[in-house]
Amino acid sequence: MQALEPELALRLGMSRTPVREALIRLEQEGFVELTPRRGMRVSALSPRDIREITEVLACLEVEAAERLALRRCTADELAQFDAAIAAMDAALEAKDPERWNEADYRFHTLLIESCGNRHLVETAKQYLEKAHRFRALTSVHRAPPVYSNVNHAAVVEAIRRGDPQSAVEIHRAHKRRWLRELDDILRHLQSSDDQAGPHG
Amino acid sequence: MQALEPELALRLGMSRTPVREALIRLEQEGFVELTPRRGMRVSALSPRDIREITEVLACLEVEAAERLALRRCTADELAQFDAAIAAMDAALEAKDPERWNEADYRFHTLLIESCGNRHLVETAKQYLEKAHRFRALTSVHRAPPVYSNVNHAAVVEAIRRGDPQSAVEIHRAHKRRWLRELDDILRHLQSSDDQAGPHG
DNA sequence: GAAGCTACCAATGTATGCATTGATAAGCGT
DNA sequence: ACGCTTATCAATGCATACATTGGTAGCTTC
Repeated sequence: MQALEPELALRLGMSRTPVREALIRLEQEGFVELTPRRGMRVSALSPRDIREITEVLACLEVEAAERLALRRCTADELAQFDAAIAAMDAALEAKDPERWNEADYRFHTLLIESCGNRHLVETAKQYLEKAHRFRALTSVHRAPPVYSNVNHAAVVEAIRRGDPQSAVEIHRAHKRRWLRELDDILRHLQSSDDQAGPHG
Repeated sequence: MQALEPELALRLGMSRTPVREALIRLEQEGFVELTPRRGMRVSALSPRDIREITEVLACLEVEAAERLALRRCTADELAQFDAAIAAMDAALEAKDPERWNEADYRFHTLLIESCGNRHLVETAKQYLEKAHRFRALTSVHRAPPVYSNVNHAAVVEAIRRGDPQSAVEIHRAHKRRWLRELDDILRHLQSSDDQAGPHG
């Protein structure tokens, strides 16, 4: 999927200038790649990219969880976490991966956004956004994510009782397991559509 | 320090368009703030920003250190680390904070860049860049950073013998200590120039 | 004298035009 | 026929021009 500046401007019914500015922003955020005379394309996420993004996000989320547990969050926040987890449970029961993904996304957004470090929030949200782009891809190849649900619940439990140590440990272990699973999935995808190239 | 688009374009001897594009990039990277009709200013780093940036950077660097220790880096890389630390030691001996900062920056850049996760590299380098903007500020108020040197050396040692556990522990402990010290410095700065506002 | 309204103006956002550049392809030489 | 050279042309980067918007200052009124 390739596109050129003038072409895109035409399609959007605006001049090149605002298109160009938008593309600069998108490039900075890592969503498109601009190659001077070869046009632009939405960044293809190679298996390596997926791995790397997941890793960074994991690291930031663990930090967020720790900070959350340290600062004893409000009852309202905790209720929101509980709600997200309940939604995940329901979706799992109903075997509805669509809804599960949505609830999972909400959970992670909550975790990130309530950590209190605005810079961490901004960065982590960008990574979450990117991670979300291949969630759908992986969810198909994935066993029902029962572990995710119980782990998320356990993390919230640790946060609730203000136990950063446990929050970090649980979330980190969970992410490690997920990374291993991800590697399996990626290997699988890679061998099944070898010359198909990276996934955008 | 305020500036307007046309003014800046005039000063740089170019038209508004490229200036504008550059500003968009800088805004995305968080180096300037654009407020529609009030002009632009280089982002003021409040004490809170400094704290937050340091925290995120710490978290990313710990991850980098772990990955480095896991992957057994080359002799050449290790030599570069050693060189940077030697430079830090020399600068400390010579009581030359300028050179110490430079060597410290080199060390952290090395640590980040050789971690093997390109996304982590990009993100961490942006934070390091920002952190560097207030290094000079803090170094004046800071005791001679002997701990930094021995800690950095210890981290490299752990990396050399492929011991991720220790690398993480050491770096994390060091960062924790540094964050405490930073808080003291920030409190001090805040009380000493109260109405001066944030530091850009 | 102060508060609200209006008119003006400058900065922004967008559009268009021009120069440069490099990619493609046609022509030439071997 | 294959490779190299060169010419063309379109995309990019920059400059300029225009429309819109919001801020400010001056005026009016209470």
